[in-house]
Amino acid sequence: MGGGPPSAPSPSPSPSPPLIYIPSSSSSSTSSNLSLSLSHTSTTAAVMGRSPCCEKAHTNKGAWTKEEDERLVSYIRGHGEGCWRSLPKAAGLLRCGKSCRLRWINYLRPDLKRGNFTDHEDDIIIKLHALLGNKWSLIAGRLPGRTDNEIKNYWNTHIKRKLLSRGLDPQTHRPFAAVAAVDASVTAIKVSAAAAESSAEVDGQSSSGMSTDDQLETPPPPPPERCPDLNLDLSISLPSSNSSTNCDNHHHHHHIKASSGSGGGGGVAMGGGGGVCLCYNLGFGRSEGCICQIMTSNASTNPHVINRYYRPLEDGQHIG
DNA sequence: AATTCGATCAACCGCCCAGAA
DNA sequence: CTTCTGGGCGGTTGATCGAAT
Repeated sequence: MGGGPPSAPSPSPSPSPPLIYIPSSSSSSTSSNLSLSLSHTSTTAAVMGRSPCCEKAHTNKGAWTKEEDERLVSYIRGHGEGCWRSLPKAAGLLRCGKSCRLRWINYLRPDLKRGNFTDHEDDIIIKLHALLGNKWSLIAGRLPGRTDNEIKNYWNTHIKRKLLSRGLDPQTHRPFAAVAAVDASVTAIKVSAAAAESSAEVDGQSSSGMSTDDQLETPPPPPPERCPDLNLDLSISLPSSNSSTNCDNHHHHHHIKASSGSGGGGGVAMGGGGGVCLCYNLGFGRSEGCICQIMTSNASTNPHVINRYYRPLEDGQHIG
């Protein structure tokens, strides 16, 4: 990138909140002579050096113009979300469908909350991240009006530093001292294991069964911070559940599928089929009754329900 | 006043998954 | 079962802005 002219047709260069304009609901944009700006075409992608995902030629890139926003909002108001690939053409937009989706979800959706994150939201994000890792869409599902992109940016710009200033590793949510101690012990173990292995080779013996790592009594890393006071119902509210969409909602059933390697760990329970029930980590006690296993048996008939608190194991992942 | 630098965030990309054919 | 297609996600980039020098 870099070479592109600063041609972002920002509707207002004011430093005020990024949401500079929201087309009024009455603007059904009937003007038929909208000339969409092509001035910023291929500024970013050309330099990013990657091939575009969809219809490459004659599509706008870069910042959205007010006219484009109005067209998109107007079209979605009339036809609903979804079918993004065909939407640009139908709406008269020279944009990739993905771009339209992103623009709508992250910026134009009427139910978006704008403004600074509250301390409570901070708290939720941190705790959910400890549990789920970089599953921004999942985290966003717990914060009405916030988008995954927004949370992701907020994490990278604010919360990371916040945790660092507290001496916590943003990925593991553990104190750096503890992380360093674990790393040091792991290193020491590997060194001694290698030494043991080489001596075993000299003796013509091979260790049986357990790996050397298993044989050595590795101090297990401390369990990730659990939040006994936090009862996070991870049912994922459909982002636009209040605004009905035509072919969109069915996708969210797979959001809880695999957490990144960071967070999770202690306090999980096995469900059927080699997955992990998240109920415990989410603060559900026994009295509340984990029904994941029951649901597992019904997964084929109701996949939306089963995936509320249940995620399958990743390859090579074990229940610790 | 001009320049530099860090922070912020909108937008893009490739990859992945689910469902359909 | 395989292939194709559409949609969504997480990671990354770069333009922009404000503060500092």
